[in-house]
Amino acid sequence: MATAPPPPSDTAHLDAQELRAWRGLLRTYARLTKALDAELEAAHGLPLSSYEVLMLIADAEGGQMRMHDIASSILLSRSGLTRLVDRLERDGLLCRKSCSSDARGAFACLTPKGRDVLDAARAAHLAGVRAKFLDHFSPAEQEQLGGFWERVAST
Amino acid sequence: MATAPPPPSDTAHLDAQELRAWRGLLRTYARLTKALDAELEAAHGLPLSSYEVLMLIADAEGGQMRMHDIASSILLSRSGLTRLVDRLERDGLLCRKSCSSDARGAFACLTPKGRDVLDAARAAHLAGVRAKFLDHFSPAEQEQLGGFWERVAST
DNA sequence: AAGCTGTGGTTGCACACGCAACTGCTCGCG
DNA sequence: CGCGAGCAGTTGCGTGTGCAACCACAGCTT
Repeated sequence: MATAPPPPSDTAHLDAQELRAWRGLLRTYARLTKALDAELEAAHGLPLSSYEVLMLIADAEGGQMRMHDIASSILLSRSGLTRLVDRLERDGLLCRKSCSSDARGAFACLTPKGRDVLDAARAAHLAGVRAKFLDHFSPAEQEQLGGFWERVAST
Repeated sequence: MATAPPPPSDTAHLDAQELRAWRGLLRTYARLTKALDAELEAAHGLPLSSYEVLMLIADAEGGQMRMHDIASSILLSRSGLTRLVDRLERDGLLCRKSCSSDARGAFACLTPKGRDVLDAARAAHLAGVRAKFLDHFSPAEQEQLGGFWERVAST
């Protein structure tokens, strides 16, 4: 049984400007990720989620990263990441390494092939991100957007 | 890390401000939709995608809408929408109606129960959207965000 | 040292989604 | 009139993901 929470009751609708700000986010995200994912997949056979993982690891210290840290960085469940890393390992793009200081842990680190694939994909993908998103904003606006996200994230 | 004047044509990396603007979007979207979906699901047993469909139909002329139009509005594949509507119909929240002017088409329209559930969910959900997102912005900033999305969508 | 609680990672299962193939219908064109 | 092209919607199949249960280990507490 749904118990109605005590709402500020006469706010049953978003006004036009709220709607634009909110639904715009939803649509923009959906459109951009679909387009970029398709682009990446077509050009390098690499889904966006795999790309994110490879790039995260490549930019990490020592070219390796703990599973848990990867998962929380890209907001993926641990099981989801396990499977994703399974696929990347099967494709020879990265490999698991056990952690000497904590036997529970596992590192994921890039193989040479993984680094090659990533390097090939990175330029094209970043160009896509710029063309489809960043180029629509001035440097000042980009800075402002960054501040917006930080504000939202802070709660 | 001082941002030297790197030519925006450095294709291999995003600079710090580009990164903040871009990854902020990804993370914000992921965090927000997960939180709002969980909230909605817990309070009214309604996933976010179902809510979107119900609301779209409720706000449409005559309380009904063609399948194709729904799908394109929420950027879902047609097959995905078929299954989603299957679930909603099974749960008694909406029903299919054949289209008299085009025998290929089908309308989805709310049942009384669907409208009740939606009305109950709407206030709580909108409050969540405001609390988690909109309230972080002044009216002027909301307006600006709306303009941003429009700019990105225009390509 | 033994036990207990919490954490890192993997597995079983269910589910939502996309793609491609299919059905049934509409519409235009010869 | 009939035929072919194309669209609306559904179905079969494969896949990516989350949740919950599980195992192995770390770090306390006693």
